[in-house]
Amino acid sequence: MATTPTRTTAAPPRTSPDGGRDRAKRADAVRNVEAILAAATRVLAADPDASINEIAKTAGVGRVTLYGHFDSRATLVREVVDRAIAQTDEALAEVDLSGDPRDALGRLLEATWHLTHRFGALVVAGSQVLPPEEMSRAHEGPAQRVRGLLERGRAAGEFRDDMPVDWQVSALQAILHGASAAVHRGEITADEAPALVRATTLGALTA
Amino acid sequence: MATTPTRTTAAPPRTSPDGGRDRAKRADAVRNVEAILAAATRVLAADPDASINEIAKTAGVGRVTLYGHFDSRATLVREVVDRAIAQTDEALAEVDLSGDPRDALGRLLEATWHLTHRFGALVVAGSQVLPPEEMSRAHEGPAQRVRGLLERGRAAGEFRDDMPVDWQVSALQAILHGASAAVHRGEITADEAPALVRATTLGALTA
DNA sequence: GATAAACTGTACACACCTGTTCGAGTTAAC
DNA sequence: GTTAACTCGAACAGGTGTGTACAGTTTATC
Repeated sequence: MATTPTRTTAAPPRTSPDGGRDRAKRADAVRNVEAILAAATRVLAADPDASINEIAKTAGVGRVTLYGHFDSRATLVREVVDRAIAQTDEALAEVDLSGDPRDALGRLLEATWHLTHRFGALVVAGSQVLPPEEMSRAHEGPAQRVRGLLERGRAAGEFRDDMPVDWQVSALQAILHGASAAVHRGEITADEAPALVRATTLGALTA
Repeated sequence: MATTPTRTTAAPPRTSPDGGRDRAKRADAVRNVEAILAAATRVLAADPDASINEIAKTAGVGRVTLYGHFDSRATLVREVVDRAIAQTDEALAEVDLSGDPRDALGRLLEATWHLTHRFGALVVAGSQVLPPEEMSRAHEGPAQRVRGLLERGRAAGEFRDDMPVDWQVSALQAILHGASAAVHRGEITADEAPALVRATTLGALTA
């Protein structure tokens, strides 16, 4: 075997900014944690009342193993929600909000749609376990982005301004969730959803 | 004693087209059944996972008494949902759908809003207990009414017809539920909701 | 290949919800 | 005022979910 040259760069991640473990986590442990989080995200997005047992089984892991990585159900849910928030922020940060407000909103809706559809009922699971203000904080980031764009569009005379901005944000989110539900019901396909969401939302925001 | 003249007309309601009880229900029993149904409607509309205990307590009745009137949780939920459906059908049947489609839709939305806001998450409680087709049947009636009106408006060139009617119905319902949620969140008041719903929905349906 | 970390299934304690039974107390109806 | 219907609380059985403890086995790591 080639004596593994320069393995220093590939050193196992310390990954402990606070805990200060002197031993790196084992590879399979990391893999399992990842599988659990992924499974929890998928399962909870479909059924916010799913049990730990279902999540563990979906992740291909024993229930006890799951508890080895997460103190409680609440801890797991919090972790999943935090990840979803981070993923959401990251995806939305990449959206170009400049230029024509209507076009910008179309791009923002396209990105938001995918997130809404993927995370589905996860927000429900979160609000059942986490304190309310923690959940509102989760929605605040994306909402702020939308609100900013709407305000710019209203000032430019592109969007109607005869109703509260906050309501317009709520209506927009409602349409997104409605579309996700419609897809799950088989009423429309996931492919055509973005266009329908965009057309409907733009109509609702235009005088 | 005055030999109880002509009591035939004021006879206690037989109320048994099928069961065939030979004895009329006692007054307090009727009162309690009513209180339970009302409490269940209110509680389940707010929290579809509410326990029988909560419902009984809200109704001011012992848990055992509740089970004396309803075989199981499922029976109670079914009864509540059936009542809501009947109430909905009745209220919507009174709406005048003739004349200008936009005006007619405004009237229909006004009526639907109150029902949506009152019954809230009751549909969730129903779909957890009742077979899916029974739930879809519940939504089908009102949806049919909306769809008919939309189709008439599309034919008249008043509503945009570049998207499926079913999607428009879904979007309309989504906006209604979104408004209800916004009221519960304190974002808007119940008073201003109808106007916002009407303006937003009409905008969404207009090219 | 030795070691320690991690995984597994089983089993237990605890809590909550559902549905039922029982006996005793209330109350509407005749 | 008698009777039967109704209500009540307590208590039980069965089910499910959560979280913990234990002992044996696998497996990554050195």
